[in-house]
Amino acid sequence: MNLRELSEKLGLSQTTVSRALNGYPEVAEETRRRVREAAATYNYHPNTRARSLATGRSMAIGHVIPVSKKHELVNPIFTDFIAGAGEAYAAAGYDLMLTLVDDGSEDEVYRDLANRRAVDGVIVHGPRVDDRRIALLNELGLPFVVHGRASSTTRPYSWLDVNNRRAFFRATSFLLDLGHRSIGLINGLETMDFAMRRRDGYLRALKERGIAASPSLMSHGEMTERHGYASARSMLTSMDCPSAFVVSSVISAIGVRRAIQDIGLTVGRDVSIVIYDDDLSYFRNGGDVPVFTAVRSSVQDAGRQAANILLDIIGRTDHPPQQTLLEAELTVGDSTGPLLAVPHSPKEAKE
Amino acid sequence: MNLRELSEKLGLSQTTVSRALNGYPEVAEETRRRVREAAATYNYHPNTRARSLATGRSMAIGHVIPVSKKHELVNPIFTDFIAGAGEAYAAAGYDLMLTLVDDGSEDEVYRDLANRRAVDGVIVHGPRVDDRRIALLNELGLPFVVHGRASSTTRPYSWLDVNNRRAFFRATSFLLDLGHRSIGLINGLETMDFAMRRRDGYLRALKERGIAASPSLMSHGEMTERHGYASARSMLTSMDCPSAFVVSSVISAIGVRRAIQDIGLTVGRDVSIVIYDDDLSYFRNGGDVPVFTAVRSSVQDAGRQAANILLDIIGRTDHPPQQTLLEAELTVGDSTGPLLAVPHSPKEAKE
DNA sequence: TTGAAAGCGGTACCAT
DNA sequence: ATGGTACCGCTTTCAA
Repeated sequence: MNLRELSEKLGLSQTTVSRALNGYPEVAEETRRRVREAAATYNYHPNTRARSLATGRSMAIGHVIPVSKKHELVNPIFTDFIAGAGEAYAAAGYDLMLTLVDDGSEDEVYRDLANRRAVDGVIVHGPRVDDRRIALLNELGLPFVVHGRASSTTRPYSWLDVNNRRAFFRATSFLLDLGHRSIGLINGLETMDFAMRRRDGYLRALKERGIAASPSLMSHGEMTERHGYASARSMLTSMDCPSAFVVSSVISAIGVRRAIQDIGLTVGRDVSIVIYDDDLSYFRNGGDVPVFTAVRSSVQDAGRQAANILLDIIGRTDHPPQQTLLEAELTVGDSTGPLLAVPHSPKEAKE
Repeated sequence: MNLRELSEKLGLSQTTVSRALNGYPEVAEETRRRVREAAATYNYHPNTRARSLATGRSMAIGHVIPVSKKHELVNPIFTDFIAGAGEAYAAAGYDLMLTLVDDGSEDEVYRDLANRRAVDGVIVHGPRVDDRRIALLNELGLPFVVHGRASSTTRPYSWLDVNNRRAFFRATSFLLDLGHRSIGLINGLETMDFAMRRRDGYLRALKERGIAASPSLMSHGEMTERHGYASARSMLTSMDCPSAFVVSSVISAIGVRRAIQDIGLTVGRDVSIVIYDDDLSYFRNGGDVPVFTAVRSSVQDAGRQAANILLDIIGRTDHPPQQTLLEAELTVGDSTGPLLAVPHSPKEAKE
């Protein structure tokens, strides 16, 4: 059933039927009622393609996820973010178009999306410190919102990010408050913007207390269990053996815990851990990971917010860039207690 | 730049330009060369919407992911599956349209997708034992491939599934071979088709050895750390305390390990664990989870396969249902050794 | 080998 | 308040 057929059934013009269905005010209420009824009866649904060809808007938003073949797999955090965003799109009548692309050939994908008029806007995921995509999208004139930030970019653009620097500053300060003086940082890939900010926060906290940062106590890599294990083990067996760790992601933290145990130490007695993760929900454990964690309320929520910002930008004629900074919360998990203990032998006395 | 503009630049008709670009044989080679060149120069890309309106094919595939709000979050396995599928679509010039939907209102989404002609086909994720979606899609005439199976369906349909029954039969048999007689099953949600099959495999292995299954040794629920912990703990403190576990998903297994440790037992000495998971990659640990695992090569690969089956079905005029059963592999992780030990005190003597 | 023109299924301007 | 009609950008007969 298409518009023409429906209008013929009703003895009305396509114009009137279209107006009635799309809520135009000039249609008589009685007519609108009849049209709506008939549309329901005949199960009429406007063809998205035809509509978007006529309006010039594609009614779809693109999400481009970078997947680095060389490294490990897709970051599960995207899933929840997209779930939240998808909800916002559905509510606004937009479709969500997903593209997974190799780290290298991202430009092409954005260009293609823009050229084909396949989407009305995009969400940029996983920005690197030095990310060309933002300049490209500006050049292409394709509305976008970045999930995260790209520090190198000078012109203002829209983004939504968690305050990584502050979260790691607080996490590190927390351990310093407990008397720790040698704190290892297990971080994400150095090229990622968020990892850079996290390290900044860690370094600032150390500096504030006049503690020199040791390069051997900072590790960057994919946030995997393996990386957590290898990094922690190497630090624990090095000379400036840390009494505590600040860890990016619960997954890495599992490796860290394993390393600590392997060495014969006990988490919470000999070594303390503070984990930061954007969200624990993808870990599907309902929040009772037995460690101290800094979590933002929900990545799904962030996705929803980012989507609404983008829809807002698309809707307006002028595109004022919108920046949203989400604060991380420092929360204690259910079985956290013992893990917060001071180390058995602090390297330095408290001041 | 659109087709009309390009054809004007070239002094040719839209028809010829279109034909040249789409590889029709009747175009002179010289003309085709000129057209291709001009298209590249002016960066011409056909508008997807217009093309699909004209052809009747939307050149997009839908993936509908069920997300149960009441329960926990999105299963990360979907991400990898979709990554693989996305690759196949990209190669074939198709877009991937993602819809996340509440467990309840799935019918509506499929109906909508079909009515709007938004996609040429769909992949069905997370089938339940008694799933209405397959009947619905048949009724709608929308081509589809199911990732998994729905046991209640009688008419043949296309699916791609891992041999869950066999994997659990083998995992359980493996423990039985080691002398275990009381084996706990930590499974997924009972409503899910895959969980039912896994239980079947477990039960069959027990039956084959003449061992009676105990309901208290079977637990069904969301595959979370919490569920693994709670189930294992309750079994370990019950009367028929198991000496081994067969666990669905690495995430649950983490909970199981924690429960074992909490009780003061040692994994690999007092209690053995065999984990099954479709893929360990989403756990991002490079395969060295320190447990015995049954893994299929790659969920990404499965996604790619399913996508190609669907594209094949869409391409043909007749739609012969295709069924693909992937065998699970039983693989030993890097640091697996000690975990395979027999229990310190088998409940029953070996026969 | 090339071109004119009629769709595809809507929207939106201009009349009435 | 309703209808006629010219697009939107591409594909695909049918003619030449």
